[in-house]
Amino acid sequence: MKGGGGVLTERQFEVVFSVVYEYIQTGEPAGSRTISKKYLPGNSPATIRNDMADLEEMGYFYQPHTSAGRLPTSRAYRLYVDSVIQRRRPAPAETEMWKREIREQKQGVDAILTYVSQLLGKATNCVGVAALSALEGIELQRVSFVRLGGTTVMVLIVLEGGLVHHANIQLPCELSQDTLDELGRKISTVAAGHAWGEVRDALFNFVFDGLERVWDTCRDALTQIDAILNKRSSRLFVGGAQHILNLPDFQDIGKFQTVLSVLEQEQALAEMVERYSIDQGVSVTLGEEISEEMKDCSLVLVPSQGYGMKTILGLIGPLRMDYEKSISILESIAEDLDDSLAN
Amino acid sequence: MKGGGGVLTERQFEVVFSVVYEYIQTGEPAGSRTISKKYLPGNSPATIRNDMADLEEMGYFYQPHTSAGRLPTSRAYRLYVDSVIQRRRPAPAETEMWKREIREQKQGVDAILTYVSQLLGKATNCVGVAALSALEGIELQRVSFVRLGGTTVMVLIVLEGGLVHHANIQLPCELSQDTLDELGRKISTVAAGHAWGEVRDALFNFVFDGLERVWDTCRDALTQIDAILNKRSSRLFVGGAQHILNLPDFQDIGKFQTVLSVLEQEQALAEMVERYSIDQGVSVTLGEEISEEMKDCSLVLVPSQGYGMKTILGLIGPLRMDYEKSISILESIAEDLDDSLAN
DNA sequence: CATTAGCACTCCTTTGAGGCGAGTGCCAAT
DNA sequence: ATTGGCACTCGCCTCAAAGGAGTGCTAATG
Repeated sequence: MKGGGGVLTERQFEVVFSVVYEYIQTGEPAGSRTISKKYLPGNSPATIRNDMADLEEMGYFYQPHTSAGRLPTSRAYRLYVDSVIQRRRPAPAETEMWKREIREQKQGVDAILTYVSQLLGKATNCVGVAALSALEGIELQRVSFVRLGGTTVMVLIVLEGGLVHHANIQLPCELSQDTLDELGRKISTVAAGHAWGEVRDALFNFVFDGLERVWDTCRDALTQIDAILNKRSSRLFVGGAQHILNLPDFQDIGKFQTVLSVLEQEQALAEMVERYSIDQGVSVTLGEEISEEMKDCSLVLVPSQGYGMKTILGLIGPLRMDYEKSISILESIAEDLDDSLAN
Repeated sequence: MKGGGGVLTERQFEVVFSVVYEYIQTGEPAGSRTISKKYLPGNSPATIRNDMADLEEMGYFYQPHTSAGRLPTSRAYRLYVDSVIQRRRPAPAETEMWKREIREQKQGVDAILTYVSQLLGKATNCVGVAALSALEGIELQRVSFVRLGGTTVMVLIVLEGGLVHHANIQLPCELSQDTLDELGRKISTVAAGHAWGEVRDALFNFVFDGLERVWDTCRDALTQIDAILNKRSSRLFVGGAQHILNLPDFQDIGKFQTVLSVLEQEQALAEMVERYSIDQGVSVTLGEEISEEMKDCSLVLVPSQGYGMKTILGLIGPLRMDYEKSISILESIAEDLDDSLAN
């Protein structure tokens, strides 16, 4: 065999690629005859068979039973996906329609992201995910405090795009609502129109006129706001889960149930999305690379930072996903989202 | 045949009840022999058969094929459920544990209701639903406004229990952030500690010192807040959807897919919950009584108004639900929720 | 007249054998 | 190194037969 030591010959690569492609298209194990006829007509089935046997030994394929065709292993998927990612992809035909539909969502970032996650699901037959992360990079509009009783205070943070974030904090000493209002007003005056990251230091050094007496408490409040805004991936939108039931891969109830239970763990899901996304461009994470639970799924993510907001869009679908199509849809919708957020 | 004109004899009722019960327990069509032996040992299978034939004619049963047992129609379910609702139900054994677990959720009403909906799902193998409605009855803590630009203003309403509600409104004329702050402060002063319903009229007649110049605009803001708080069922929590896949009834992917698509329509679902719940006590709505889409499901709801908040807890499950168990679990958890909200 | 035992009949479900076909592995020829 | 040929494997489909649960009907019974 050629290409020992893990390096594949040109033809071997073509065989792997074709088998994965064929399997993605048909859902059936691919045989040597089919590959020869459809993808490598210059080579006879016997030649392909020999390569396939070698490639199986190298861990790219496996057979569900002796007399069946080959199925790709995750190693084969990895090779395929890496190759697909590098190619140029045509933009999907529906781009214009999506752009228009996304633009029509006017009721704030929440609504847009909910809509986008559902749209992703519908368009790809996968589960759509939209995560909003790194809140500290988004422009602030307003910070205010509501006294809930004792030293418990609710912090309300309004961010650019109508995004509202709230959390309860404990202050070291009790402040009146008037004092809290004053503090909120002063913070807002300094911070409005800037990202938290930009004004954090300034605020910590800021002398709040009239609040010197409670300086420590104010600092404490700022520290806690800092913690809230630094918490990553704080908003997650999931949509279109019903569509993956259209796929033959999830006819098996057990598999789908696993996915569903993952989807309900918002926190864990958010961390997963955060962990596997890369700074720029599409990332694909396959089955076992994610976790035992997700072994039948793959996770396609693309980050985008339009308009000061760092969002991550993603798909959760079967390993046997049409990566080419899914990735181009995902990229296209990510772009539409950026456009939409920018107005 | 006895009991013509739609009135059932005692025994006929028993037969209907037993068939439904047996079907709920086993998931199999019930035959005359089984019913005779297990539920009506004083009567021979032949007698039961005669009754069954009559009852089938009356629309209580149908047969999947000639030589199979009987299955209940929705008419039979209705009879069964109405009878079950009236009986006394034993409290489930896990009550204490649930109460403790619900109490441990400290992070506000949102978190409690999310948790409760998931708990409901897990405990009953149905989809758990928790709706928070009639916000106008909940005590207000704070109202404030954030200027988003032009005449667009965000209203932030903080309710008792750390519930935050926000919406964007359009005002007839532009106000500065300072003016908006002043308005928010004045409204809050009047309204804090009261339900909107109590102070609505007072607020409309209130003269906002220093804001006379923008009196009309203030009134408009109040009107819009009124609309926001009157919108029914404004928060909905759904949880535990994965559990209904444990049930044999949802092994059919198509059925589950329908349910899932209903669950993703938050608005429609909220209206459904609102419409079918009754003022007091458990209500059960069956399949076709709800909608064509939900023909294989039943909806069990129980309202509770502890602590000024009107909540509705519910289950969405198969028609072949163990109503006795589900209802007692639902009632028990509703009670635990009330307790938990009251502290 | 309601109830019951007996019995023929229906129809679904399971089981097993046989044939088909897709696909492989290996060998010998090119 | 590549290819054609060939025997072999194994899942899947079909078909017929057997099995069984349940019914409807009829005639007997208290």
